[in-house]
Amino acid sequence: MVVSSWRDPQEDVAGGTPSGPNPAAAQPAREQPPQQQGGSAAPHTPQTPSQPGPPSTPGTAGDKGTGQQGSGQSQQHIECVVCGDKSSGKHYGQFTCEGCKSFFKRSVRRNLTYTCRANRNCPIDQHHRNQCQYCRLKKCLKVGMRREAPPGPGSRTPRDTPGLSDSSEKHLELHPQEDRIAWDFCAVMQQLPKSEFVHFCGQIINLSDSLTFALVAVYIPV
Amino acid sequence: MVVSSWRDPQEDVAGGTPSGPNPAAAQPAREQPPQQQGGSAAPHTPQTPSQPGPPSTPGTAGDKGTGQQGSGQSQQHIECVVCGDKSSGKHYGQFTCEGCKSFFKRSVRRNLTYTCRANRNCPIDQHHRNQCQYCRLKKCLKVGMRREAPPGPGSRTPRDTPGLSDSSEKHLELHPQEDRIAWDFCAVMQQLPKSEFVHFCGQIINLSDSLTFALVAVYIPV
DNA sequence: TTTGGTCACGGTTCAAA
DNA sequence: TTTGAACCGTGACCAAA
Ligand SMILES: [Zn+2]
Ligand SMILES: [Zn+2]
Ligand SMILES: [Zn+2]
Ligand SMILES: [Zn+2]
Repeated sequence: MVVSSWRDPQEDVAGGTPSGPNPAAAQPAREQPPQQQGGSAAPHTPQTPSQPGPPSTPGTAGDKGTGQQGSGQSQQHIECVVCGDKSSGKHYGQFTCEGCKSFFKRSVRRNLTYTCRANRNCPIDQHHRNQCQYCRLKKCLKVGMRREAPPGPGSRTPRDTPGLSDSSEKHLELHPQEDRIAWDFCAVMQQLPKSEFVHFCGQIINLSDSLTFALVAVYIPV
Repeated sequence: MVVSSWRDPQEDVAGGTPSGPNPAAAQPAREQPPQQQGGSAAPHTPQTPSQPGPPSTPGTAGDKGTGQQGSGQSQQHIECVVCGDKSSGKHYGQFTCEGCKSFFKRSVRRNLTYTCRANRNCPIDQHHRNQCQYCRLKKCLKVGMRREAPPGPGSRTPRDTPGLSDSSEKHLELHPQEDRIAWDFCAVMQQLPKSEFVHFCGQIINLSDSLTFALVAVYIPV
């Protein structure tokens, strides 16, 4: 049932087995929008290092609503309800940054469909928002972004994709605590730059290598 | 969850083929402050709001409007500061050609190290740039190509992670063997089904959670 | 105010060497 | 294997609504 495998978005660091040229996921597709990886090159983001205002709704689902006006403080810093970046105003119904605004616009206008390579709960923040388009768009909708254009005969509520993700979600239901932690950890791992990722794995292995290799031996599909 | 709305009759919606991870794409890096550190002119001002007329430039004109063709023919031919080939814009902080852009990207991302078989002063020009990777990369660095977004005046580089990349790179140099193993391990992880993957991470965490959380705490960008 | 449009640039792919 | 032309997505700006 679960067949999809997770692939690291970046290139390989070390040359591995040079046998198979293509892992069968060629994906010639034409329109399918690709995913991306955050990597280093962070966008400038000048941003004052000291945050004068309170973080205001650190949680993700919080609805800023209106009235986010800075009281007494001359600087108002409204943050994107999707990724937490600095908002440039209300876009499609919510306070969002320019990036999420454009992303939502493109997604809706071109009617794009994304897929999550993970478990559809990728963290969306300023630095990881480009890691998973599916989860980004999902969050956009979750926080209430909507297009206002006159809907054609096709506008409806989005459906749910069947398939492999369901079993993963079941797994999550059965082991919520462990897997929550595990998954959060994995989500972080996935979004690290390659060098960090490698380094991190090395650290883990150093402390639990016996288990690791034992498990690897068990888990490797023959 | 498939997100859909109206569909453009012209563009076909990517209905099928949700299988396969999608490739990835982008990460811009805007240079916001008009101050350019390198000394090279920073013509990030589009200035000319495009020309209604078709590109008078004969030929195919590779990428996007690489050269801003003026109304007449005042073709601005910026050349690669590394090899002198035609530059396709600023890449990693300097005007470079596509080749040097890709070469630098690969070298940095995969952490490659080259050796010069001559005296480390090989000439790098359009026709000899592939003769010596060492000297090519050396020149890339010399002219100021950087992995990260161009820094503004006195602005420290905004990093996803606080100062660990460098140490990770060092780690890779110092412990190639261990990290090779680590990477192989991660490669195996990647190919596991999702549920296994999640479960696997949980197992690892259970045995080295203190390290894990310590590291996660360090790695998670605040 | 928000909207849509633009386009430099970092991302990727993959045929060719 | 490496190279680099071609392509795509992103988001900072900008102008119109
Ligand atoms: Zn945002
Ligand atoms: Zn996701
Ligand atoms: Zn060049
Ligand atoms: Zn040389």
